Amino acid sequence: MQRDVFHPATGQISLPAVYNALSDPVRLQIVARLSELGELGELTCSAFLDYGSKTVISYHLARMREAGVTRTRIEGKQHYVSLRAGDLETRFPGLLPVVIASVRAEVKAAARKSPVCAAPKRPAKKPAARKSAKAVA
Amino acid sequence: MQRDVFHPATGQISLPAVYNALSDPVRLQIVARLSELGELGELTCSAFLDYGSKTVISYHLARMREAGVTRTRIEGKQHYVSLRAGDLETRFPGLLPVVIASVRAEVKAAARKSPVCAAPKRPAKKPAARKSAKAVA
DNA sequence: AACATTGTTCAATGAATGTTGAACTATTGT
DNA sequence: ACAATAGTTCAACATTCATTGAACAATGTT
Repeated sequence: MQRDVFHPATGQISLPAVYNALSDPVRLQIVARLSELGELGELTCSAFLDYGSKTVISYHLARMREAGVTRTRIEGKQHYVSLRAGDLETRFPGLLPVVIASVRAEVKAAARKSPVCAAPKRPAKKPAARKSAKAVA
Repeated sequence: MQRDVFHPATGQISLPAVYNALSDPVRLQIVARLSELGELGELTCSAFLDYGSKTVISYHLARMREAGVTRTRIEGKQHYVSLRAGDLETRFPGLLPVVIASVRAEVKAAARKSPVCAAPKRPAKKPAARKSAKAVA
């Protein structure tokens, strides 16, 4: 019954939202996979099940769709997902190609060592010796 | 006493972390401002007070620094902040220039209408008529 | 009709994010 | 020593995010 889903108009795509959509390893891998197909390549949601459970994939795909990074075309039971390469090029010229190049390099580098590209956690803070112990003045 | 702060090595800069650092309007404005100065331009934290309180600026600058987007050089009481343009170019060629071009366009467009570039909130979900009311079978 | 396929939606949970104001640290004047 | 300047750090709070598992919905197959 739900025959179509929300997509922001090209002009409504916001830069922070796009970067936010790209700030997750799972989503970057999805972009990488989609980019292998060329400009108009489409994949079905289940093509990404390597990266997480179907619930997780559904969540991330919705996130990218709502940010304007991907388009979802529904046909029968399948939901075909593609990159909005043209729209993004119109709105933020050069952005997507750079993303693709970077993510490919990163994925390739990650393949050489570890299974998934993870961010190095920040150093964490010290135990903290806080709160005016200067009483011994 | 705290004479220097953490910066990830160039090779340790992660792509999701960088995009994450760029996924906030305040931080994008900081990048925009820094980019106006050319490659090596430095600004002091207080130069960004238009974008938020000193606490907020401190928070966002730390975030970008830890992601590898900016460098902070401490000299006396001032903390000089600059873009890690060279390091980013090494790690993710073309990324920063595109970011700068995009954010400038966005900031310019925002200046034409509203004070701050805000993302259009997603359509929100419907009230929901959930949970098996199919009891009337 | 019954069933499998393909995917969404929901509630719950825990972690991360962004903001605020107060307290703190370090440096530089006077 | 006292005070001003420049920034950080902390606790608290409200949001948002990412993940899980169960329930749901729409389509297609037998």
